[in-house]
Order: sequence, then structure tokens, then C-alpha cells
Amino acid sequence: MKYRISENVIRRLPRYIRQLDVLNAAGVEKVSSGELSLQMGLTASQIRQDLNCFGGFGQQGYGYNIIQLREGIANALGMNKILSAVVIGAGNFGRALIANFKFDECGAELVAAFDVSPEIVGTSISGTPVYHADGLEKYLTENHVDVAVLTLPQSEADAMAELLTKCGVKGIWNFTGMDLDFNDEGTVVENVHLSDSFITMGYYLRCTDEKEAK
Amino acid sequence: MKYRISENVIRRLPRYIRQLDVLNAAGVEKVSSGELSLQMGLTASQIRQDLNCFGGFGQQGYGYNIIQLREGIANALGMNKILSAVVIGAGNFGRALIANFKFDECGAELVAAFDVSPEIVGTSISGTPVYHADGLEKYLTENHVDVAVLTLPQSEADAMAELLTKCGVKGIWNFTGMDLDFNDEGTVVENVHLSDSFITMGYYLRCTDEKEAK
DNA sequence: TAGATTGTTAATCGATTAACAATC
DNA sequence: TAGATTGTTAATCGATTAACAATC
Repeated sequence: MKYRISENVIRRLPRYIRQLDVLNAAGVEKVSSGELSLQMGLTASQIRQDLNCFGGFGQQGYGYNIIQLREGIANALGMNKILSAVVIGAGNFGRALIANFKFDECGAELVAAFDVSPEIVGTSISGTPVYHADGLEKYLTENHVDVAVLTLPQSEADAMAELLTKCGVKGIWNFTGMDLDFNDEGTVVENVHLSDSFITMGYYLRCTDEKEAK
Repeated sequence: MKYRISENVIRRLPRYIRQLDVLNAAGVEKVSSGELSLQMGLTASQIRQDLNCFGGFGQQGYGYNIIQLREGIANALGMNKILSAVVIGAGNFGRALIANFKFDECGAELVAAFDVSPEIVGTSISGTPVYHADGLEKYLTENHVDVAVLTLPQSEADAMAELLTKCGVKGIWNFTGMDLDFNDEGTVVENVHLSDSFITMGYYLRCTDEKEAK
């Protein structure tokens, strides 16, 4: 870590990892910033700048070794330090994440889910036990949990966020559709707004249509 | 539309809409850029710049009328022109979107879902009929579909994307976790990478921890 | 009118791109 | 060595912020 790395750079790092994984799976061993730039739609300059925020992953005249670079970026992101995670709210969306989201590929381990519905409390989803939300506080004091995935109704989001921070949860992956802001605390909140994503797509889509209509 | 509006601005517009909805629900009638800036963690300057990409929504000495501004932004985003959408792949994730995603609040209407699993083909999920994927091409030629929500395995993503563009689908909301790039076509692709979001959160989380450890 | 707040221009800041010397 | 490509500095570009005149 040189000095402050901009959020733009950080948010590009997972993309590099994905592309490197694709190349690696294809049996490629090395890649140059020029090649990567074509594959990813970035400039070679930007790629070299980004990667140099961390350290000399490359080698002049050769390029970047894919496995080494992949590992370097993952380390820079801290992905080698596994985070424990719980899902709170096992509705449609929560269950989809439990069943399909690759926590392990993101440097995390899903250890439990919590809900209030008697139909699923006590069951397990894809190997993850579902406990009653009443026992959450006790669970959090007895087990170290880094991240909570919030997939419950907005009406309960604020109270839950408070409980979580109180119990030492340091990250909230927030799917409630309602921004949670803890500006001055040590809690990291990642607000996911799928609707924003859809609406933005709609905007560009309608733009394109207009252009074509002319 | 003045000239080219930057993507940064466009991606902030849905956030404004959300905040305005919160204020409106609370019975508030007007808001100033200064108030909004505090609520949203932006600068008042930036808010005024953003809103002026479109037109004089505000009134000097008064601020912005919430309902009017809300409508103005929605119009700028084209949300009044309803898009028809289909979900392709009704696995856990697809079903969660069908059941829970508010297409109508995003200027769209979900008209059908497609899958191959005999257990769900022929059923309907939250009022959305699920058809067999074999009939997709025919369906698309007979019904105008603007947007396809892609929630199927990566292995099928490329072929499906090709079919969709061939049949005139203009937007792909891509949840496959694999980037689809149609640089030089009229198709708009919005790649959603939940893993990128999680990994980024993890990075900031671990940073915070390190700082606190000192 | 006086006060408030916008719309808009100018200044600053940061991010991206270009260039090139270092070096494998 | 000659060629390729990085690491890094300098130049450019765009986005954010500050300032203030216009005006409700």
C-alpha cells in the first residue's frame, strides 16, 4: 500500500482477477498490459498505473505472469484473510445468495443464516444452517462474525444494523434497497441497489433507441 | 439533454430518486441542494450541477419541489416509457428477481420467464408465466421485448446473448457473472457482479480492522 | 424589500492518458 | 544485443468544488 489508493482503482481490481481467471483457465501463462487492455476495454496505461499501486508484479520486456499477478491482486485486496459471514433474512433473495453465491471465491465463509419463518428455521439450505433470528445476538457474542448479508424488509433494516454493529459485525452487505449510513463508525456498509443498475441500463437503452430512430 | 451527460451523473440520478421518494413519503414538499447534500453525502454544488444537466428544476430562493424534481429526473432517465422484460433462467436467483424485484418501479414490466426445468415450466411465479426456453425465439418474434434478465449458467450465456440480440432484444441485464461485451452493437449490456461488490467491501473492511489494530 | 437559494462560470483537484527511460 | 514491455514521470482531460451574480 503506497499511499491512499482511490476507490476507482479498488473497484477495478476484482475485474482484473476475473479476467486473469479466464486467461488462466484457458491455459495462458503471461499477459501484457497491452493485451489486457484489449480484452478489458481499458487503456494499457491505466492498467499499469493500477497494478503499480501495489508493487512490481510485472517484468519489463515480458509482461505479467498470470498466476503471480492474480495472487498479488488477491493479496492486495486481503482476500487471503477469510471473513466469516451470516445471511440475515432467508427470503427468496437470501436463499438465492445462500445457495448460489460463491462466498469462498470472495474470501469469505458463510457460517449461518437467520430468519423468523417457522417453515425454514431449523432447516439447512445448501449446507448452511438456518437459525431463528431471536438467537442472533447470542450467536454473535459466541461466534466471531465479520460480515452480515442483509436481505430482510426495509422496516427492520435500521434496528438490525444497530444490533449488528453493537455485536461487533464490521461489514454489512446491504440488499434492503435502503441506504444505511454509518459515516463516522468503524462499520463498512456496501449498499447494493439492483434497481439503480436496472434504471441506468434503461436510460442507455432508450438513448440507443432514439439514436437509431433518427 | 444538453450535450453528453457523464456516466457518473447518470448513475447518481437513481439515488436522487430514492432520496426524494423517502422525503416525499415523509410528507416533505421541498428541499434545497444544501439539505439534500447533508442527507446524501454529496456537495450542494455537485447536486446543483447534476440537476442542471437537464433543466431548471429548481427555483431561486426556494429550492426544489420534491414531486416535480422526482418527475423531472424520472423523465430524464426515460422511465415513463415502459420497457417489457423477460427473465431467462428461473433458478434461485431468477426466481428471487421474479418474485421480489420491483420492475414496475424501474420503468419496466416483467412479461414472462423462460427455463428448461420441467418442474417449473408451465407454472407461474408471482403471476409471471414460466415458458420453456425452446419457445423463446418464437416468443421474441411475436412479442416485443426490450430487456432480457440473464440468470442462467455461464456456459449458456454467450449463445443466449447472441440469440437475444438477433431477435431484437436491446438490453441485457446480465447476472451470469461473466462479462458480455458488444462494443460496437446497438445492444446495451449491464453486467452485474455481486462478487465484485462483496470483494470491495471486504477490502475496506480489512483496512478498517488494520487501522483499529494499531 | 431582504433573505435564500438556484443556475452557472471559474478554479481546483484528481484520474486518465501519453511518453519515455529503465531493464528484462 | 535487439525487441518488448514495464514502471514512472509529465501532460491532459474531466469531474468536483467554490464562488457569485441572477432571481424568486
